[in-house]
Amino acid sequence: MTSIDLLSVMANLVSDAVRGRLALWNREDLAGNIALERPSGKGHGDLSANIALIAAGAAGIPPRDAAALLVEDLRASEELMKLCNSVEIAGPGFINLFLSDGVLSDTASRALAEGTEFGAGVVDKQESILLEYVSANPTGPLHAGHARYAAFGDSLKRILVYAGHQVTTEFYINDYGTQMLNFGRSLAARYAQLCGHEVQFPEDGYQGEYTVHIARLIEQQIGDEMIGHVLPEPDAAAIDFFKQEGCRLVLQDIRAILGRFRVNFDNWFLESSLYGSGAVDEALETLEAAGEVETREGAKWLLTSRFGDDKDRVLIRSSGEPTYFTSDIAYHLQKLSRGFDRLINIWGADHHGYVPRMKAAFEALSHDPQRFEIIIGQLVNVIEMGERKQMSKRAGTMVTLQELLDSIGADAARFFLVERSNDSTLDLDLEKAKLQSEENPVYYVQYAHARICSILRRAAEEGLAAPADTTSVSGEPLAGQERELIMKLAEFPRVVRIAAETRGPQRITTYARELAAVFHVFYHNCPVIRAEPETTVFRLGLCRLTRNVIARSLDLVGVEAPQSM
RNA sequence: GCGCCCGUAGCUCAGCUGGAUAGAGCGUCGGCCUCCGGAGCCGAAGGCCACAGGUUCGAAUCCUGUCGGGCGCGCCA
Repeated sequence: MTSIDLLSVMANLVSDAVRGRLALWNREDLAGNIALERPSGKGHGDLSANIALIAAGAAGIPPRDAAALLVEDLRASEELMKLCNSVEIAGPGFINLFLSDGVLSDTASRALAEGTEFGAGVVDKQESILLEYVSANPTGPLHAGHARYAAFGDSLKRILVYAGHQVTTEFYINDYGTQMLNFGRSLAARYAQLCGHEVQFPEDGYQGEYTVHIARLIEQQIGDEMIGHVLPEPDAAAIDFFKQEGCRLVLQDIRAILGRFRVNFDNWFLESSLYGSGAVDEALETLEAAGEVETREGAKWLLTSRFGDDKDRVLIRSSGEPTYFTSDIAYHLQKLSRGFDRLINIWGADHHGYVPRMKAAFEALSHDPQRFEIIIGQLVNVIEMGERKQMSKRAGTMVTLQELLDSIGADAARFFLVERSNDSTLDLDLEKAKLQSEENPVYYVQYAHARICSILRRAAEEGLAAPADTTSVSGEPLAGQERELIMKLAEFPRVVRIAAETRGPQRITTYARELAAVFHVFYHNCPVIRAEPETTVFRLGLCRLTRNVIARSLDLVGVEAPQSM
């Protein structure tokens, strides 16, 4: 069942009414594509159509003349005119619709009847999607950069699911390769230090204080049992041991902290498992069979430049070791084999140069690169003492997700991070964030929700029941603030659809703020409990509906909707 | 040098599959609690939407170029 969507209903009626005229002008194609918008200024009605402006060229007449003809068609449509008080031409040729009170209260009534599912299932075509995000080296705690992608990815998942897609989320754990060996060496060095030995710290090692903490946990388990393997230089067994233990402890921590951030993954996928299962070798064979691999200078190259990449890329080093690229191809082949319609990856901007080669690999294997979508999230910088620093685990300069949660909490952190478009870089000053958290817009929205809950509680105490599935009409004309509120509520299905289509969770936060604002205005102008009995019932219905939509909006970005605060 | 992203109010940012007078929060100034939650509401000030061309009825939005900032350009991941 699809959700009641006033904007689509009206667009369809307009479309039917003008189709014949558009056909005369040889622009029947426009009929399927009528865009009704909320006009900006006052006095322009409730909905506005720009169809005359677009079609005027084809009609060979001035836009306002085209509008006049189209308005005749609209006025001839009984079905449409039942819902409109009037249809007018304004400005350069806009056609403005003034909706009747009846269609507005009816829309509210139907939306309310849908309960908490209003706006759900709005996509045209349902897809099964694998959404991979955060995906980090398990070499340290998650920082604010990961927090951004976590908040974005989890919100996107919620939105896509609500919009009607089937979504599986996955965290890819890069537990293989040189960075992990580096991590193992760093821990071995910390361990030796904890055991009272002076050792040289690896040159590119992980400097952060957290490595001491992890080494201490390991030391508490095993005492100085490993010290023989660590001095004077850690041997292979020691590096492997510390790598494994470190990975285990870090992942434990990552899972816990993501849980606190309300981010839960369906799957955790170990890169190392691709080696164990032979998937990496298979991927290489598949690429070779496709005839896209060449051996040069002792290494095997994938000829990605044939598919738009800047240059060819190494699959197998001259040492015989596969590169990260090869295992990543294996991973994505594995994803495809699980039968998803679409793969979506969220990557940090520092990996964007990697996009063309992965797309090229898809094409080399004759897979449609359209099915493989990569969303780039711009970076997060830490501001300390007015100085910008980049998040770096190796240098140890970072604000961790844990610090973020401890200082401002999950609600403010998620709202703060998701509000910004993923295309913009984000500066994070923790001290400022603490201050800002008190004025965080999330509270503005939550406050509206709590306020409505309070009204509904009060109404119940006074024996006034909010209607559960209908909004009865008082017979009085709707107040301006009621119309504004209903129109804003009616936008919700479209907002969900656009947020899903454009992969833009910030559409939801923006909408939630707008809705809260419209509600606050309604509240200050339209008494609910102290109104005439019939009006009270109607407004209680609007309150319930608004509460449902605010709660759902907040849920779509993983923020709680408190009953009181 | 080449590629990707960004440049909108004093600050932080929405809006960018083209629409009418460009929005919000914070900050500044001035109002509103005998009345359903003042974490709220109302009002004021504040903008050549980086710049220059182009596309068209119409451009913050699309195209080209310039300037400024971020990121990337490994047989690292």
